[in-house]
Amino acid sequence: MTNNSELDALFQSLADPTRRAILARLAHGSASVTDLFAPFDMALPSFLQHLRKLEDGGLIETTKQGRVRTCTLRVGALAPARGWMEEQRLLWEGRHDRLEDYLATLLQGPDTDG
Amino acid sequence: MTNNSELDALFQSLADPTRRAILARLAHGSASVTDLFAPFDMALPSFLQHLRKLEDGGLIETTKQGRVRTCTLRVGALAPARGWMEEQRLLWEGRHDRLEDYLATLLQGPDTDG
DNA sequence: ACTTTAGTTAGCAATATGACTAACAATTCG
DNA sequence: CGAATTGTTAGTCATATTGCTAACTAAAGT
Repeated sequence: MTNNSELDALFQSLADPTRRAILARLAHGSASVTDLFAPFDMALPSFLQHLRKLEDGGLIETTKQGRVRTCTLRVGALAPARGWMEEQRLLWEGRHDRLEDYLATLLQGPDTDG
Repeated sequence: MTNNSELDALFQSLADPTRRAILARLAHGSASVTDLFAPFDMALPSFLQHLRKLEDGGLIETTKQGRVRTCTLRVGALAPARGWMEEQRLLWEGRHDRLEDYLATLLQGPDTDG
């Protein structure tokens, strides 16, 4: 079976606007927790949970120096998710002709009114 | 912030192995609920919840004819997720200039490509 | 009509998620 | 030292997720 729990964690990490925003911001460069946190309207511990989730999912790395923890993107982390999506895209688009064929058969059914 | 709840739902839909497997299977062609359900080791109502989630998230379409409900992929549904990931990849790799170019090709849709 | 097939609905339970406050380090600055 | 800064941990709460069973509807088959 394709029981790829890495993809579970990856997509789960991306399924939250706070975490996507963190990633987008980190794309412009590493940043401390406080800097990252600044634009968000939530309590710091809540924010830290998101950071931890990103770290657990391998999307970011963090290192602490003194009191400051610096967060950095792991550049290759999205690759498996992108790979899955690309795989699907190729399959989906490969069957596009059949889809149109199927939709044509649907029109012949009795459910023509909504 | 970019509070894009469409991406929330999309990534959430993909964050489950059952749902990814359904999508992968549907990529090979439309199928009835019973056919789709066959390889899974769970109760049918549990499975139906996944199907409903995929439908609510716009990833599949279903139509019922007689007692049989047929499920079909919505081919363009993954595009926003793919777009976000590609956007991030370009940012992460520091190629901000190519972003606009890529986004332009997205707008043309996959079926305009030869 | 009765049965089988195909799917649906309702309701329950365990766990995960995402938020909060309060209290606690640990480091740095005056 | 004492105080501010930076982050962490613990504990709580509401809701969402994901699974189940049992009972049900609707269409076909015999």
